[in-house]
Amino acid sequence: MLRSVKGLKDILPQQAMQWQHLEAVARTMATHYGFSEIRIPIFEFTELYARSIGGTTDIVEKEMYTFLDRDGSSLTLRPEGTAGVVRAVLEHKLLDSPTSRKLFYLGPMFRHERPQAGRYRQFHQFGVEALGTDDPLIDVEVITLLWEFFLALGLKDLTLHINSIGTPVDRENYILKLKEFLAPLFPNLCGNCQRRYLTNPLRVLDCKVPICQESTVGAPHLIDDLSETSTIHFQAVLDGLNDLKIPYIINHRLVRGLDYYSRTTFEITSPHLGAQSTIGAGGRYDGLFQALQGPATPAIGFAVGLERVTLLLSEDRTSKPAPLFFVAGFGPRGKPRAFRLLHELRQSKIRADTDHKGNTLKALLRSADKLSAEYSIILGDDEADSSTALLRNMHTKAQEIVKLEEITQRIHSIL
RNA sequence: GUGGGUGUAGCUCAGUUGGUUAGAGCGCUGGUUUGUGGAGCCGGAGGUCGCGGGUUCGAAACCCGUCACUCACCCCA
Repeated sequence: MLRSVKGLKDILPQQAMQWQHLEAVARTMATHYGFSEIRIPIFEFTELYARSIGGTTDIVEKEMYTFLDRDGSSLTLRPEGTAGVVRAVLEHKLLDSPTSRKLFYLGPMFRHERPQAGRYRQFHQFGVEALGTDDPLIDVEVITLLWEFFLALGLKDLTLHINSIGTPVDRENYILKLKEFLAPLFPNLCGNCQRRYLTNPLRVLDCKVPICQESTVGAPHLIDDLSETSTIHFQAVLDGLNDLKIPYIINHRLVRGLDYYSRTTFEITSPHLGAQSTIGAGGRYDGLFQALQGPATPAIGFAVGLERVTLLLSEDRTSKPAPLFFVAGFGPRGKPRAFRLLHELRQSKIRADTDHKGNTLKALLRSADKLSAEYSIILGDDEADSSTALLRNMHTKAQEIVKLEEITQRIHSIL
């Protein structure tokens, strides 16, 4: 049997209702906060991701779906959204437009990872990007949107982690200190961290191996080594969150994985997801525009892993469709008249359906029941002859005779 | 890329130390006498037991291989 590709998933009708709800909440929340939707391509030139995400990250080194186009150019299925948004903003000079500095997107991303709970090779992200200002209040706005988005979905027990990883210059100073601190502990670190010590010492801080966690307990904190402007910025962000009563914890081990992050970083976790506990994360990326040969432009954004969010969504939160009216037409004169009625109902925005297989009233009502119809409209030969129909409430079993010419009116008065 | 777990009906699973035509519940479908659904009752369809090889008189069960799924590591949302 033909199967779907490893790590890819079909969203079946029942699940799709949940996704519609999720996407609707994302769109309205982002819109309320002044963000406009942008839709960017699913693939770009490979170079874009190599330059923005960072050449030594796992994503670029071994997780991208990269392929050659017919003309030999290297293309890559987008592994994340920020790079493409920045590219589009530069290409269309959106920074000059006041309405295009706050953007959001929604869509599939692709990474060739080993699948596991809450992680797929095609997954979906909702993300926002606020461009062109480094006012700490925009940081607060972005973090607040992320927090309120999850609240609007009814998620519980969330934790907001926040940290500042400073500017590249700040980090250089700190990394020297950190290496000094780690040097005597080097033999105790796990193999991975011994390697990280050389390539990316910051990542030792968020290693999950217990020995490494213990070893780094007394490590110097990055936020103690920030430049004055970075410190002031970070404090202003915290003050802003306090003002809005958004609860957070400062997490000194929170280090973002992609090269373009700077200063404010944050992530929201849920305790109900096992290993993949991060459902949304983001940070400031003040250097990315320049890395992509644009003008120096401060910016901040986040991305939400929607598959992980669906794992936390309770059933009763999904939006329900309009009540269904089942048209039960039978008999040589009833059936064709009923089919015309079905068309008329749909034209007047009433959700209506029938079952062409059923030819007896019993079979039709059974179908109505299986489709969870709220009402059935019974139209046999007798009704057709008198231009009426029976409107049956499937829950109460109450029936009333309604003239066909008045039936849409009658239904609208019920709704 | 590295480790662990699991593969029996559409779904959830049972199958006793290897032993006749492989089972249940749910779902699907037909009937319950023909213009009133859900329940009950009676019937039906649906499985090369993931695949390949081996051991055996005999394998869904034991062994080897392989594939798939899954969880964890790594990394990330």
